[in-house]
Amino acid sequence: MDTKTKLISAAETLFDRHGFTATGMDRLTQAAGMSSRTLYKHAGSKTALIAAVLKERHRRFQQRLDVDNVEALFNELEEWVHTEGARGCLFLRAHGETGGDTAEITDAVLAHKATLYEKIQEIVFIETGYKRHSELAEQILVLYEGATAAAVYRGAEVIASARAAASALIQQARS
Amino acid sequence: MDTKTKLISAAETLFDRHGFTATGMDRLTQAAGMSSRTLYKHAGSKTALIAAVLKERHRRFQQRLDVDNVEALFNELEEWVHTEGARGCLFLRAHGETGGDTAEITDAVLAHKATLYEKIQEIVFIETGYKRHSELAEQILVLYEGATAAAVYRGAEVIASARAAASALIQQARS
DNA sequence: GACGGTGTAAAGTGATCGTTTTACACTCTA
DNA sequence: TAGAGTGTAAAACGATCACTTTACACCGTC
Repeated sequence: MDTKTKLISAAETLFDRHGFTATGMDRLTQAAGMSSRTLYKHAGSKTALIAAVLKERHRRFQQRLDVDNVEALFNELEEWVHTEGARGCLFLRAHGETGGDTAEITDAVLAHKATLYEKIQEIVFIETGYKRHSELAEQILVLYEGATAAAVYRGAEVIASARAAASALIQQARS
Repeated sequence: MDTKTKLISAAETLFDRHGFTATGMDRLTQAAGMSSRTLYKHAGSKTALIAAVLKERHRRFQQRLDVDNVEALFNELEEWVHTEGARGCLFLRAHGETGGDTAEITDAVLAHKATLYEKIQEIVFIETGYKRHSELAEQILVLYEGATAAAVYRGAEVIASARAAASALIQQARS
């Protein structure tokens, strides 16, 4: 594993576990096993590091989005939470901590959410037999977002409930 | 408006706008219009101030929860977002920023979420003609949580979609 | 065998963090 | 009219913040 990969991986873990602002650079250098000089050569700044972490997470997230039905979509979310834990959407958390006034971070968040919504639109389009149904896509998005959030305090089981609700809404739209 | 009310009100606004960790005590004293000595006499510590803000927000939130059907539940959320803005659930944001290892804050978050879930269970119980339907309550909760989260980047309109989905699920459970 | 590239350790930058302290002034109540 | 209560302004606390600097070591390549 090369230096930059190791850095971003360690940073993602710490940011996710303890929050962005609360995670200091000394903690990062220690966890990544490198000097602060090396860290700054690769990351540039803390803001840039956060943005890089979000972009890497988005890339990894997208690999799970290769599905064509809502059941599979929520199955993937379930698996994600099982392997990575449920501490809420890291993108929205980054946006919340920075108050939305750091362009570099806000851009990464919006890009991620746009991709997610487009994917859901595509799935709904396929599942409903190619009828346009824009409200339905938004409802699936809300269920997805809500499952991610509620899993923090009610556990991963809420994802099964969300999946069932999504399926029911899709089924209803078919008739 | 007495000193403590003024302090908590100013703190809630700053925490919501800029995040908890990113908001310094000097910014708080300035916004609340008081010396740091007075602030600490009333708040005790920053952690205690955060907990106090959450408790006060919970109290204000609960006033909106005096409803007996899901339509009204989401109408109230819509009004809340309209007057207070959509920056995501402040309770979950507090939990995320502290990594969940500050008992005082985690307690306030869990208490708030427990109240919300119980209220939704009560509404579902009434709406479905007093049948027990625990998964349905969880689904409404997920829609509520998801609407709050998605409103951050898609605007308050997602709440209408969530409300429609909730109504559809309730309707389905009735038959 | 000089050299650019990439790494290290560790001290130091000024700023800001949460918190406490010192010294003083107003306003009720006894 | 003494005193407790509640407020002020402002300096100072040590710690930590993000970030830079200095000095040194290993590397494969020309």
